[in-house]
Amino acid sequence: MPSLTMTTPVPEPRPDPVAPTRIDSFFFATSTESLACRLLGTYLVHDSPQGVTIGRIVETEAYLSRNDPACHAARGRTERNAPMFGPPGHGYVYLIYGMYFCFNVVSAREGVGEAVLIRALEPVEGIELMRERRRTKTLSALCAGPGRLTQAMGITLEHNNADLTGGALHILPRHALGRAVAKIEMVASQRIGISCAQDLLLRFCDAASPFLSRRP
DNA sequence: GGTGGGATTAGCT
DNA sequence: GCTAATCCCACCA
Repeated sequence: MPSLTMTTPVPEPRPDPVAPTRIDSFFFATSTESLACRLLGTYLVHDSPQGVTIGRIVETEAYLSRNDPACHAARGRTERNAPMFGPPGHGYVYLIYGMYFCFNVVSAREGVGEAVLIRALEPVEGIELMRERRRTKTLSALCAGPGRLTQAMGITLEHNNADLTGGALHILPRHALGRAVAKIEMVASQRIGISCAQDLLLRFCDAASPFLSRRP
């Protein structure tokens, strides 16, 4: 399995102690591969009626509109993939294998049809709620995998097309939450679970994290 | 430890 | 009708 470790990975987070703790829509309006890297280390927050759950993003995959048949938008716009063609910074949620939801972040520009699949989170807050939703006590399996993390976070089709800069489901920058910003050991490798375009190195993960769905 | 099959549904051909 | 950006558990070594 080929993989590539980046020596100059992701832009360093701003050291400014009064930096905004929200992310604005410009953060998402970048190339899909770039966004897949930049999302590593940021926080996915869901303020649900049952409680707040927060996970640190440690694994992503980029899906491109051109030369990428594994991408849902590869054959044009449909009712299902319409959010991918919407403004960046919104969510794209779909049902897979009849039982699991996958959560994506729309990237690039409106009308392009690209997104970043979130594949794994490090559980940060609301871990008991995650355990109840997942019906497991195993911390390492709570959010390791796209279907698992949506279940743990309580993400459903209701969040399809949601604005991720605010609202119940949103993303916070690396320096948010007042936690120490951990160094990210970014590794690019092949995407998982697809039957075409398998040679592209479009999966990005923080190899230092023990919460990945699979080692790169 | 590793593997194979079943669950279950929307979208596409 | 078939496939899909998946997961879990039973089963076997």
